[in-house]
Amino acid sequence: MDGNNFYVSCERVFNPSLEGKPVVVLSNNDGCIISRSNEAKALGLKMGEPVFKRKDFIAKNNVSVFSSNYTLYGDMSNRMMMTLKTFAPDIEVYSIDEAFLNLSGIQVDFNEYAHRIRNTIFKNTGLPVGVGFGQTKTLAKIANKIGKKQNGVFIIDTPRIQDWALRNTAIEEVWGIGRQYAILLMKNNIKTAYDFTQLDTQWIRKNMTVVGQRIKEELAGVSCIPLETMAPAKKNIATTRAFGQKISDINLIAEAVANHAVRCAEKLRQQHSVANYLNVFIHTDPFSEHETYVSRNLTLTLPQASNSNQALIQAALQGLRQIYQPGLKYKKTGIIVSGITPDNFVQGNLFEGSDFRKKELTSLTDHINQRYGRDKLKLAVQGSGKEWHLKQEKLSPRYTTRWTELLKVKA
DNA sequence: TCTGGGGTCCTAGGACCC
DNA sequence: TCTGGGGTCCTAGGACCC
Repeated sequence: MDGNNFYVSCERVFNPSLEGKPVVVLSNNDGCIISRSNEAKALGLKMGEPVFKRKDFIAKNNVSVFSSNYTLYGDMSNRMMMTLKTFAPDIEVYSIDEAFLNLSGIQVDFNEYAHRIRNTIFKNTGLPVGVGFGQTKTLAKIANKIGKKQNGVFIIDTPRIQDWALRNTAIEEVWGIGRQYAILLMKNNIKTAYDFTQLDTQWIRKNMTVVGQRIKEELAGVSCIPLETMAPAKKNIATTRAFGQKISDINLIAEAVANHAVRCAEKLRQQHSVANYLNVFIHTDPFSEHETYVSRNLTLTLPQASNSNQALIQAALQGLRQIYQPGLKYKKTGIIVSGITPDNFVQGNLFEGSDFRKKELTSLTDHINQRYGRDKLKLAVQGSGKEWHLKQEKLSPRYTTRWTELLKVKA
């Protein structure tokens, strides 16, 4: 199952006047186009296109533009997945708008069931989705894609249909075939998914590693990519943002860095992990034509594996001070934590005390912030964020998660 | 004549996904 | 003026061990 033009569809649920019209949603900082309605696609607006390049075109064609509202999309996604979970015992939530359902052993009319899934999700959330059935994840993705061009549903349930589907799927449409592999395959006259299944396995292995070999098997109906019903703990966690405007002042950058460190710490606590390493990076505008691009980063080993706000901030700022060069106009900074292990088994440090007091403090502030809103309680170094925070000029309300932003209806 | 055999760990780089 | 933010996996090569 996957959502149609997911972010745009989320906006439309609360703003039905957008139906049938060109709509786009932008990336953070209102930079690039990352979700498009069918009408916007038909106008020729491209995925990932910088929006400033098409500003006049967008105005002339009355395209509605939205900043990305991840609070809203995340909540709508949860609602969608909750409905979906009533349709199969095993489900893998693969991304914000995609999930795999395991229906093996379930005796149903697949076509009827697929439509029932679509209709129920639409009724419960207002979101349009597509459903595809296949013997493997890769085949299900292909079925889903074909379904989008029809009535939202496609079932691959016989060898004849499978053969037809593979012959009618361009090689670059196949899950796991990206730009580089597509170029390589085109050079070798492989144009469709079907052509790929006819390739010599040794050639695939040599040129595309075992990953390519799995794709071949999956296309033939042999499952090689298992369903992951439990999301494994993340091995890296990052929080990175471009600034709304370029910044030189280290104190302002430090505010951003401190906030990113806190977000990373929160993400670690959410999955009950601690990190051993912290990487902090900073760079100038990579697109600037008159300034040379400067990018620096540093990885620090934490004195003790941690997920506390203070410990991560301390390391992050220490790193920042080492890589910061005065006089440059910076555009982006970020934190990446790694060396992640479960938080119930932290190796002690002979030279550091235990950080149980930090733990107490953190769990208290987490509780308060959960109840009264993010960053209600924070460290002074996190600052106000006015100078560096995101550009979000077209942000819609958080309709489903804030009382103050509820949809108002005039009767 | 002509220098063993079997391992692990780490990292960088390249590919991919949403 | 102006270009996002997350992630994963695989492989080769180098360093090391006994």
